[in-house]
Amino acid sequence: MLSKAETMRNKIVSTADDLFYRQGFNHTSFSDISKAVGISRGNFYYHFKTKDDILAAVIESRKSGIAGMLGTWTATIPEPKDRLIQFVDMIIGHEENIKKYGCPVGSVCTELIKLKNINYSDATEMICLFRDWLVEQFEYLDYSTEKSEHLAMHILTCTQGISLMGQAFKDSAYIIREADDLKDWIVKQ
Amino acid sequence: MLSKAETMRNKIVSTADDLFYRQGFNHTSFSDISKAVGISRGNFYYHFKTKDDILAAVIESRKSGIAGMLGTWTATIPEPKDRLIQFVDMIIGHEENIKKYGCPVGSVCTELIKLKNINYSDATEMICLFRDWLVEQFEYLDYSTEKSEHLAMHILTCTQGISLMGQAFKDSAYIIREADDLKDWIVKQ
DNA sequence: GTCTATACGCAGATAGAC
DNA sequence: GTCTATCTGCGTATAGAC
Repeated sequence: MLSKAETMRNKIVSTADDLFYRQGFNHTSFSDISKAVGISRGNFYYHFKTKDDILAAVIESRKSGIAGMLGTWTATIPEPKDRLIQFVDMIIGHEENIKKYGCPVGSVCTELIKLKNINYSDATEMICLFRDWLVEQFEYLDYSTEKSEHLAMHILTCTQGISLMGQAFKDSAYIIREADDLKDWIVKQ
Repeated sequence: MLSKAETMRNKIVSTADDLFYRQGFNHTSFSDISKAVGISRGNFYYHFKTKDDILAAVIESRKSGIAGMLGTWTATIPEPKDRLIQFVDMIIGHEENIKKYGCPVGSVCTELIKLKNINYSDATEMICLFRDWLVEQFEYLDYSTEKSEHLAMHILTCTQGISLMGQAFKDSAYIIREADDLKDWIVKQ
């Protein structure tokens, strides 16, 4: 059973997560978050002392979400190639959001890198979760560790490029076409 | 001969351009720019009334820079495929800056899209200059207009992905490897 | 725990002297 | 044209009442 404070904390984190994704971190103020949650700004500070604290909590929450999702895929999809396909299918499934807000992982990373006084390595760790999981799948396909890393990075290159260009051009057909091409590439490996 | 105001205006634009690239648009204040130029904040407003004005001037300056560069490539490189290779070589040449600040075109686009009250279509037009030029090269290679557009978008997908991941991981070997792979892909088309 | 009130700094923007 | 002084609003953060 969660305490009242823990429940409210979770509510704040999930609301902030959503706003950070849609508006960006820097452009989301404490007022925005507390308004969306339905509490006062003062109350907000009872749960999070600084903006860095809420950012760290959001990234931590996203990381455990990513880890959970990857774990599920590993557990439910037997073939490594099908898992890689599933990864790309995620883009197609989130296509509407990508058009509007970009990739939740990539966009926050690029933003945090340019902000001073922010430790963006936490954000990069989100990408690392994906990368390591992708590397694993290629290793199952008997590629060397080095080659697997290269192939994994290529998939991330394409998915991040698709998200960025998809957001810039707001073009669903483009997103789906590029994702399909990437799936073809995976099949051929 | 440029007037005193025009010279100063150009100086402000190029300084702002540099700061926007390195720090991002939102995170660069009038103080930052005027300090870097060596003028007072008040003087700054003589040249640019609002922050949108200076942004528009910077994007306009970048657009004419891009158009000039593409024109030079068209004029000096006879073979369309060599022109496409030249485009990718640009990444390798700017690899150090990409690691630090990302792609000057892609990063400003993603930032502006998330800012309200900003017309980001100007920023997207920078990408369009590149896209249209890439499409042209594929058309010279006898691809249909539709197919040329797809191939051009694929190149942009990869280059933007490389810039984003290169910045996130600060990995030169990765940038050069992916750029080389993309050049191989171009040769095979 | 949640609130109101408030301090503080910074960024955008303006006025007016020189 | 360039400056200093100043206004205004917003965002982060704190204090203290309930």
